[in-house]
Amino acid sequence: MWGKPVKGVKPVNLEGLNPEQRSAVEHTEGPLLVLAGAGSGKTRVITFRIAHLLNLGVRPSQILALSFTNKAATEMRERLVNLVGEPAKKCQTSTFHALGVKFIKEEHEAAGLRPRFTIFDEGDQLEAVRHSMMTLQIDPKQYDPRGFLEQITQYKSQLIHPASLRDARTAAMVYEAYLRRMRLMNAVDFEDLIRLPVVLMETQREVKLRWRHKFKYILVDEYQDSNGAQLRMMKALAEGSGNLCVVGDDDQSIYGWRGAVASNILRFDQHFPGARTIALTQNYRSTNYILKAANQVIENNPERHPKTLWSAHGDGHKLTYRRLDHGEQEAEWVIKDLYRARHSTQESQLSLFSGLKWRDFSILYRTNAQARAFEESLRSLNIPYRIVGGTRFFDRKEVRDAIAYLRLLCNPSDENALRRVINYPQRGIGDQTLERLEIAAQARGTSMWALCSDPLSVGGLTPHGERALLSFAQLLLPFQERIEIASWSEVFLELLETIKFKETLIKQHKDGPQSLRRWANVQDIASGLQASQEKGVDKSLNDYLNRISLDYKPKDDEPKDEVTLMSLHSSKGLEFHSVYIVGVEEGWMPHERDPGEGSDLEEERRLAYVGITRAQRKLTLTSAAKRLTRGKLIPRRASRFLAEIPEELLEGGREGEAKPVEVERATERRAKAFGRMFNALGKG
DNA sequence: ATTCGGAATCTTTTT
DNA sequence: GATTCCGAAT
Repeated sequence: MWGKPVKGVKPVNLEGLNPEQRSAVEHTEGPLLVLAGAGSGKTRVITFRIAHLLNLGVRPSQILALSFTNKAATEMRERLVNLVGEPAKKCQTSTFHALGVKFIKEEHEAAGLRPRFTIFDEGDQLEAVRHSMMTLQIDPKQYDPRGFLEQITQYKSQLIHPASLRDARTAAMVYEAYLRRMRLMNAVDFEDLIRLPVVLMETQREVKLRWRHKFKYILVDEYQDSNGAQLRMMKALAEGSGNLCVVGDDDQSIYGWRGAVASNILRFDQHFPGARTIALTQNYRSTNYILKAANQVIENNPERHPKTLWSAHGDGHKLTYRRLDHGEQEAEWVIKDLYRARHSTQESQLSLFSGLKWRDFSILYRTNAQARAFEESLRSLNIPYRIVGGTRFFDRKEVRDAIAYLRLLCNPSDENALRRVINYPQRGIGDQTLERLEIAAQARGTSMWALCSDPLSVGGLTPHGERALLSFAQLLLPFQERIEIASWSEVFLELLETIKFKETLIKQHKDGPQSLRRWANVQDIASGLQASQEKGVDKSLNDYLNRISLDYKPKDDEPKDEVTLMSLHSSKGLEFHSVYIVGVEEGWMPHERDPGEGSDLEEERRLAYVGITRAQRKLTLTSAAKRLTRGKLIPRRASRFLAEIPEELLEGGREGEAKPVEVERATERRAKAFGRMFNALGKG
């Protein structure tokens, strides 16, 4: 039944796995659900399972491992290569969205798209919604475009078509107009990356036949984060073999707001009949005080698959809760505590905290804006740190502007890009000219870009406008021809030079250092382009643009010794020796969008659970009694989740008046140990 | 058409 | 507190 191991694959030893992990690895045929509690060796199971399959002779190209974030996909691939060697690189390890891009690229004809399509991010989507509302004469002040976009996103991620919307007539109209506009611009959004593959596989026979047998074994990580469309994508892809293995934890489902549906994991055996379920509850990450706190908190959620994490690591340190008077003091206290913990460990090898590096510490918060205060405190103590997430590199204005030029060169139908650059730097093309241009383009069924080279036919333009449009077209046309055949970065820099991009940047920001910083960002794009082309990562400029819309890291930096700051959401899947969860206050945990307006309490609790379970040895929670919000001093109450942690797990109790005791303890221990050593030496 | 200054709004979390 | 938006002046 099985062939020989794939050539070059190292044999794997399954002895080190616990019985549950092992049976998950050895279950190869038919649907399998692995309910993997936090820290239970989830990634280990996935990588060992793939390694096992390769050892059974399954060809790497027939294995598909899907995850939701690039970070997770990369880590999976690295660990796999570590485990079995080079052949593992031929396995498809990818995010859902990256697979979607690949699919749509290969099936662009069936999807009704031209090959060089553009991926729209949220900002572009919002533009498209605004424009759709405009054509429908819906006042954006009366109806918030963001509201429509939110709805459209939900519909798309559950594969609901506008035609089937009976109530919500206005939303359906905007949705329809939005779809038309996206098509016109040869653009897709994030949801389309999942939706289109599903629609194509479900409606077009040839497409289905092409993809159904491509992958014999499919594995999905963080399954609890999947939405309706993703479920149907998995169904369609696994239809041929039926070998779908999903790994997830319903207690860590924190993306409901993005359309993730808990029923995917709770009703897996209904979606995939005959499925086997294996639960992993032994935690290899944390000590038991931390796990008890996590268990107690999550216990308050009524709808869950009941399970209790346990660990063989002993009780460990109690949790510390500290309530500070003011938000600024919170930041200061946390950083000082962190500093002490790090340095007390340097001096003594006897402490529980021996040999800690900066990278062993992490500060987690609910909203990215909270990072700032901690950043300042870290800077003042010269502690190296790294902020994950937040404002993304490719969201910066100057970067978007520069990228928009590239987008327009690749996809002339990308009207968002056109509008962004046509008058930046200023060329005297204002709203009037633009409006005429649009009307003419609509009437003739052509793109605004195409008409720029023939402004006479637009009609109703001022001579000045006509000249401006023509010179804009003449400016870009030569670059459009050259960019695919020459060096991307060279052509790009030359283009920026021609349009005096840098000068414009400097003129806008009188303050020198900031405009230089911005220009450096733009130069980073150039080096990114060059690196991509040299290494052959992307076959075309459009591939590069599509890739960076999904994976926004400007460059992959080697791991440094830095404290990590990030949102609770981005912390999922990670672990740190010592974790600080800050701002543990009502309004943030649980988060309230508008005061008084409730939030999804259970999801918020799961988020707290995710945060708690990141800690391996030490967990510290902090809150402030008042803090400066939007320039006003606001009183704050401690989070209700804090009350769900039993008092005996908290060092010094719930009042939070505890001193940072571990420092004193370490000192005491050290003194005693030295005393013993001294005595022993004296006697000997 | 562009520029400048005051006002409004923002902040959830991410591919 | 900071960014973006909007309207009036040039």
